[in-house]
Amino acid sequence: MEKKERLTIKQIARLANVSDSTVSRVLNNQPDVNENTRQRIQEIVKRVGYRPDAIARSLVTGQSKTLAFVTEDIRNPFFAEVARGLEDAAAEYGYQIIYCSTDSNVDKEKMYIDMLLAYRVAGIVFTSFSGNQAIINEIIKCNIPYVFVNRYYNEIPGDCVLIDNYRGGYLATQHLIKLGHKRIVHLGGGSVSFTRLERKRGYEQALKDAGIKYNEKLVKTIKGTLKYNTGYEITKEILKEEKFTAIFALNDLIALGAWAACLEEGKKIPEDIAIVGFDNIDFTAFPTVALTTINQPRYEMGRKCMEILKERIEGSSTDNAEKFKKIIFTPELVIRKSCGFYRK
Amino acid sequence: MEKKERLTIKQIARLANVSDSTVSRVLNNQPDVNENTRQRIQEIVKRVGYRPDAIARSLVTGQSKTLAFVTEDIRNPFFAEVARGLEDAAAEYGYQIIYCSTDSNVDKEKMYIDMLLAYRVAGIVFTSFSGNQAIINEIIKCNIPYVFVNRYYNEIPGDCVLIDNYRGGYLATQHLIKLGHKRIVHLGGGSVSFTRLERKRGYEQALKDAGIKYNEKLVKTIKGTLKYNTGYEITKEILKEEKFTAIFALNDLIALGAWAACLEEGKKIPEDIAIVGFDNIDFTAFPTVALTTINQPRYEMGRKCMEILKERIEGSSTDNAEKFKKIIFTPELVIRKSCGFYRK
DNA sequence: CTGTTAGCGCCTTCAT
DNA sequence: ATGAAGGCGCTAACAG
Repeated sequence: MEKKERLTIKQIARLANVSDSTVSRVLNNQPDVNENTRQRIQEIVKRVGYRPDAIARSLVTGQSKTLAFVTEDIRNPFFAEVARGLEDAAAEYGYQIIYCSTDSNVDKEKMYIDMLLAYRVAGIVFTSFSGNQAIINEIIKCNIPYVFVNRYYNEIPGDCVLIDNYRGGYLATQHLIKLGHKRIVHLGGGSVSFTRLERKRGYEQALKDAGIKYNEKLVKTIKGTLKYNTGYEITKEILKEEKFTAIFALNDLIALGAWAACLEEGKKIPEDIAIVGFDNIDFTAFPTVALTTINQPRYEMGRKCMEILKERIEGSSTDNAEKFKKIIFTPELVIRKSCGFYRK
Repeated sequence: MEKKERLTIKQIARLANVSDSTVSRVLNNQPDVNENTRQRIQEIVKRVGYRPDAIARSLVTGQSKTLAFVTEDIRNPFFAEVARGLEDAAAEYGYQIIYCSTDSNVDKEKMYIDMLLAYRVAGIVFTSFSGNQAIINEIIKCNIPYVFVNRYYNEIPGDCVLIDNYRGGYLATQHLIKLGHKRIVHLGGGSVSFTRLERKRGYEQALKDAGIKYNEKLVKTIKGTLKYNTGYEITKEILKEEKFTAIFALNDLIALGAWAACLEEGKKIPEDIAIVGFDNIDFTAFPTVALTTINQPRYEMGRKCMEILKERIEGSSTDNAEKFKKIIFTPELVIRKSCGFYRK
């Protein structure tokens, strides 16, 4: 049985009758190499199928071409779409992505971050984050750039890529109000997430502008993961507690869960209850669903993260670490059938 | 401005008044270390927050704790669910996952594999693969274990995790036949994928067993990505060409696209056309969709991949590389509303 | 333009 | 039970 040892730079050097530094130079496209030598080496590299060891390279350069994507759950189509944008841009620049699904569990988050730091990832994208300062401090200590997507924290520094969530919440609620709704449930809010607060603020302001009194009982804070079942269950609850004719949910998955709960209780959508979601995940466009929602340019947001990280990683090292970026995209109301027409 | 150098094993050694080898030993839980020394070192490690450099470790051990998940598109919920299963199991064993979305494009696939090999990943999961032998040869040459999920190749060796796709295709078609359908379109087939061939074979056999003649014109091979739009477009075509009362699509996304196309052409589902999908992605259960489909235990399949890889990576090195595993799960028919009831 | 030297941070014999 | 030395594969000064 033959031993298949991995080729090293030294063997290439020997084959080409040069030193390994010379090979290293052509491998890294450095100048000051004789054109003949360069070609000869490149040819050999190609012929024998030599592939530089990225691990060894990382060790000496102190840098890796690996990024991390920290998310609540990659099964949520919103995150998957952001991830794809990031991944595509990353691939163009020669970076690869490690995915970490935390289920919004601080311990899992810690575990993952620890692993990522051990592997000296070049940058981290947070699409979900516990808000735990200690974790961010660790990352900062390791001098690793990071960016929040669709997340923002007043107390925690960092680049971020967002949409105007306030405006999104406003548009969603305003749409329902225009259709004649007065008792509008909001599935969202809570205190941990700036994104949620902003959406809720938009909801409140739209009510106010329309002269509708804010009613605390119509606001249900989501606890736990932002998934379908969560929306389903919370809606089951509020259907027993309150009367209302419309729902604005903080994301599409929750909205869909709410929809299912309404149907199960004999409510018709949109005749009895109108629903607006948030994110505009692909499925909301399906004809028998047709959920009205707020669009976020998810793919583009993912790409933008890569741009930001790339600049931080490779950019001029003038310490501009203090000037954090805040990229804000514009939300758009996507009107579909789940709200029906003007009533009463 | 303070320089924040990363702590190294040597500094820990100095703090503990021992040599770095001793520190290394306790870090790796090796025996033959004085219990006092061990505790002292562990305490220091904890106190100063030292984190071993995984890159350096990988370089010397020649192994990494990084796996790769190669898929067509992570936005496809089927893949996302498999990925989550893999990721969860991986996290339990201290592995992390790099995701690679290839869009079933050989060049992208090559590019990614190249990157993965350069980084010496410990193992690869293919959820989508071009069938390119050369690529597999490279991987084998690097001695990296890999497993195919939901894919199987006669000519290409490797472990695989599958369902009985033939049976899945049979169940789907049989269901339609039982409901009285005779002209059943199949969106699938083609020659590249064993999985597709098997599903189609099930389709054919079910027809045969029911005494229905196989009609080539009712079979449309999917080209391109297995996504919603692809299903939509191909269905638009066949609606113009043929008469039929039912569709069996090779996956749910295609089925959903077909559904949308039918609606657009004024067909009602299930009254005019019955539809069966494949995979049982979460969204098919939504009440206003309720797509009849074939369930695959996606999450479990992902977990299984981890088990297989772990054994190959860490297992006893007795060369059992020839005995490839073939794990087969059982598909289940999930009856929902998209097929309606018995007709005529 | 090219070779030599010296590590990157860690693990692993081999002595002691 | 511990330390010293050497090396994983590569890059980066520094000479020449």
